[in-house]
Amino acid sequence: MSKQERTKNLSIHDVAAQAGVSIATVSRVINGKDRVAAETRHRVEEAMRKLDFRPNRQARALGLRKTNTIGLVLPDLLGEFYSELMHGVDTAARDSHMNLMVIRAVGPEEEEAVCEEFLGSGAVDGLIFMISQLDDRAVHELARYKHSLLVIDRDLGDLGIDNVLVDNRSGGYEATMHLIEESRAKHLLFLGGPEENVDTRDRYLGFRDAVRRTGFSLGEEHFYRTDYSYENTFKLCEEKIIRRMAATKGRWGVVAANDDVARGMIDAALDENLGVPDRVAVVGYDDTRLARLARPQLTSMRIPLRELGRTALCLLRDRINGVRLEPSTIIFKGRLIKRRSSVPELPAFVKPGETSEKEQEYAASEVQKA
Amino acid sequence: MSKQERTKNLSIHDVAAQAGVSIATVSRVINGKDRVAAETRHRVEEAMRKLDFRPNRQARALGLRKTNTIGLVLPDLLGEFYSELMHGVDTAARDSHMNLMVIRAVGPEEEEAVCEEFLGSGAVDGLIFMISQLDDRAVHELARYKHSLLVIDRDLGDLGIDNVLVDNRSGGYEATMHLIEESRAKHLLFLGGPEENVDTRDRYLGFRDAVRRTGFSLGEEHFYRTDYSYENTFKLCEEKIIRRMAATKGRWGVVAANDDVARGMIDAALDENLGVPDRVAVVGYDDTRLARLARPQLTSMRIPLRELGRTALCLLRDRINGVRLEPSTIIFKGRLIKRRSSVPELPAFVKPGETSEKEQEYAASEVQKA
DNA sequence: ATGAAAGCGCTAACAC
DNA sequence: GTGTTAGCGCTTTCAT
Repeated sequence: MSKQERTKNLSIHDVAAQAGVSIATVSRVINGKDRVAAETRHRVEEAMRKLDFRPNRQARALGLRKTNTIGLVLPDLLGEFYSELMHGVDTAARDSHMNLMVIRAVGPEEEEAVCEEFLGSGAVDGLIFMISQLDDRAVHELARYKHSLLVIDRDLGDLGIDNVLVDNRSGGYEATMHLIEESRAKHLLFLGGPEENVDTRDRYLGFRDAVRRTGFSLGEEHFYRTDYSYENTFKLCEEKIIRRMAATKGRWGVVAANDDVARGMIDAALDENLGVPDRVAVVGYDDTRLARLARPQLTSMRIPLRELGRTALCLLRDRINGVRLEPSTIIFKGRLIKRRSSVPELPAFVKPGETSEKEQEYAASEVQKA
Repeated sequence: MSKQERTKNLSIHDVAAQAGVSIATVSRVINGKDRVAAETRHRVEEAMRKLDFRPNRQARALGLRKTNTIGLVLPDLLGEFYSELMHGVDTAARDSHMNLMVIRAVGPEEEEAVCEEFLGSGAVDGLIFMISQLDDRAVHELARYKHSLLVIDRDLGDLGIDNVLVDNRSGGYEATMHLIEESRAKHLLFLGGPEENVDTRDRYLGFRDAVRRTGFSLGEEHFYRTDYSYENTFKLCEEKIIRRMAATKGRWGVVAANDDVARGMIDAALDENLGVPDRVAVVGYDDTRLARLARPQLTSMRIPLRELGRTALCLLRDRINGVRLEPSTIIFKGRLIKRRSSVPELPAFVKPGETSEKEQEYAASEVQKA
């Protein structure tokens, strides 16, 4: 293997010359699909090895009109949620010999711009979108690229775009039922995220479903919004919520729209000597690492993010490659991981290794659209 | 803006025809550097707009021998550490109009393969490497691509490769001095990561520096290894360490190689009724979110990861573009964020908003290599 | 200031 | 089987 500093880039021509064949033949052995005489193939392979040749990606992509890379568009790169998702996508991408480009985009303008820039220019073969908010105009634009798009966690209806969703409504329902039935909560509270956030809306709908179904009687104020952060939730609770709880008899049940919010609630409660889960039972969402490491450990709705990422990539890959022509929608369900924050009967702390949560496979229900 | 479904891809030729000029002229207005008559330019721009034209990336890259994308090679995508780093790199990339490819690679073989595959094929212009372990052979291979490589957090010496480092030795030193002087620890312990981990080694060296400098007398076993995980640290402490601590008089000071390890130690201590920080003062590393949300809040060495990522990208970008010819090495220092876990005088919990830690700029010292 | 034409490195008809 | 050749869509001399 010659490792001399070469200033000149190698090309298929050099290999052809070295092996005494034409460039077409070299191309054939590189791509492996056309048939080449065994002996010729060996000569070419030998030549490639000798020259330490590596086909140029751009040229390849240009000829094939295919980059073998897909873009993952996220509103943010920070936080466990996105990491997990990215991990799932990356794993599948690597299995499919595709590359992953991460692209940050917030809001309809940026999202649309990303489509134009990356799909319009052929920089990537497809885009997996985690949309922050939805705006009708943006959606309409997206539809232009429907064959190379997949949208996560946002139901786009009948636009013909692939969708991978999380069933937030049933998740909210399940979390709430758990508080009512197992935690025997007498009062309920829902702590949601920002207004535009669709996850919050669906989880809240599930909350309402459970309330209606059980005939639970809700207090006046049973819905507060936060910005999804620990800090602001803490403040909110301290200022407006804790006092109310302290003044009431009977256990409160709180459905938080994510784990940070749940932790904010819990810490605020504990600071005012409201026992968790004795006086306040709390359920979080996403089952981040925080949930296990906190004390009391946090009951939380686990979303199979990695699996979701994997699925998204595989779906998109198949769509792009024409393996599948019709758009499809896959819905993932979460699973409630029950821990001490909502179950007085559980120990305050399950030691690592003695973990009772079994790693089960997540249930995914598939729905083929017409 | 015509939005008819076009099956045919547009090219520079279509624009040229539409504007009644040659493709060379179109290319010129796209690139903006060559001079074009104002009137012609307008006609071309108008044509591009009308056709909703977007130059093809691959073709461009092929012609220019430049992709405008850089790859970030990480051993893992999970965890706050990598998220923060990635965020920093991404921010700078977006500012520089470059794209970010994330690539996972663990161990020398994969790392080398990534170089070959991505740099050798011209898929990216450069690679930012976060090397997991180091192996002489791999390093040698890297040197081949030194002009398009930057290595983070691993001092490569004089290979001519750009380096962005974290001063782990002085970090370990500072953390240890803090335990000795401010926490008034009577016994010291270092809880490190896996054997191959170079961070652990340097932090430990700093620990030793502090011990020597103060003439502190170390017990027999003052160094344990874990796998950097909360769970296993917890077990290790429970089985081997806590008992020893409980049997001794005087406060223990523990330097943990990361926050998870620190939390494992703390929880194990608390479970055995060893007060933190009263009986055991603990300092973590990385200052992850965990540090603030834990109770007691964790003293931790903050590493300016975003800044580090930004710097890495800018450095690499300039090297690639020939703005800078000599390799450079930049060293970042951490900053110890003092919290309750090592300072009995501090409140158990600093409420959000009342945070005493000021967001200061991180100090970075630059060292130009010969 | 603009155009013609020769690459960039590869793929894919189409011939033989 | 293998070679010839015409693209892929853009950049960039080199003329004019």
